[in-house]
Amino acid sequence: MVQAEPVSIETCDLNCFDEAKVNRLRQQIPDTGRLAELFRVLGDESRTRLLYLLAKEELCVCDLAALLGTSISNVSHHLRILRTARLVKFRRDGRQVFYSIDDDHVLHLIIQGFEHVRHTT
Amino acid sequence: MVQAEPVSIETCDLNCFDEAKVNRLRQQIPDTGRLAELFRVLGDESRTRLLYLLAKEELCVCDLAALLGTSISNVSHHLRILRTARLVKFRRDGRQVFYSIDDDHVLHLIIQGFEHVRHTT
DNA sequence: TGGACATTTGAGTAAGTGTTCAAATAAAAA
DNA sequence: TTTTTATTTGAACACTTACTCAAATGTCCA
Repeated sequence: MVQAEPVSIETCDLNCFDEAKVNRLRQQIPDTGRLAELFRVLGDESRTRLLYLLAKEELCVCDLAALLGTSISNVSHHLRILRTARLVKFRRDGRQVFYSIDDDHVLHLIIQGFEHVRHTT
Repeated sequence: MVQAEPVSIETCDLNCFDEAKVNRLRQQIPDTGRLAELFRVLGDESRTRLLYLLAKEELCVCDLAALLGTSISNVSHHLRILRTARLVKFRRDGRQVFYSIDDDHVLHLIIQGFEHVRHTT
């Protein structure tokens, strides 16, 4: 007569999972929502290139578009995503808008990411 | 009469980009394809949770499904993606398949990612 | 062997994402 | 002011992706 637990694990009732182990580990799962979102923002080649360039020096939207070989509009959309994620900051100078890396933490993430893909064939 | 350069930058011809700067920087852009792909794999909450758990200890598919509160099939699909990206390895023991982290590099990436989201409000 | 269990795989679908185009701001020049 | 330049924004589209269900493997036990 075991049924309708408050916690929703109905999906796996008939299977082999180790209940004690699962209960112990479940409490240790942190909130990975913001972590996954950070990686999701980084998980686009246009944006990794933008961040790589902005890590080198401050650049305006137009230069970035030329460097990526795509339209200004497209770059602007990507920059908005990076801005929302607090990965880049910007300043206005006349008609131009200059972007740069907001946080060195991200830079280390990217460098470490590069190291990883370099070490794995 | 400057037109039709071999390099394709037609998109920004009428705009303000600094040609010298752009030409200098363009050569420095590395291949970010595999880097972006790595981040794309990490950019899903189910997969970050799986990696977090597998970093703690080896676990079978069924335990992982119970821990994430989703179906075995769903977890198996995600594990395949992690396997393809060489982020997890597995071994068969009878009917069960046990997964674990393949590379400590990834673990450091995740830890550093956590630090970043913790430092940014 | 046949049946039960653990996992994988493939198809289908709904939701999300990157790019493009056109229109809208913002700021300087005429 | 009107015009030109630099960037942003919104809508539309094609494409990708995560999840679900059903069927297929692979393995153990009777």
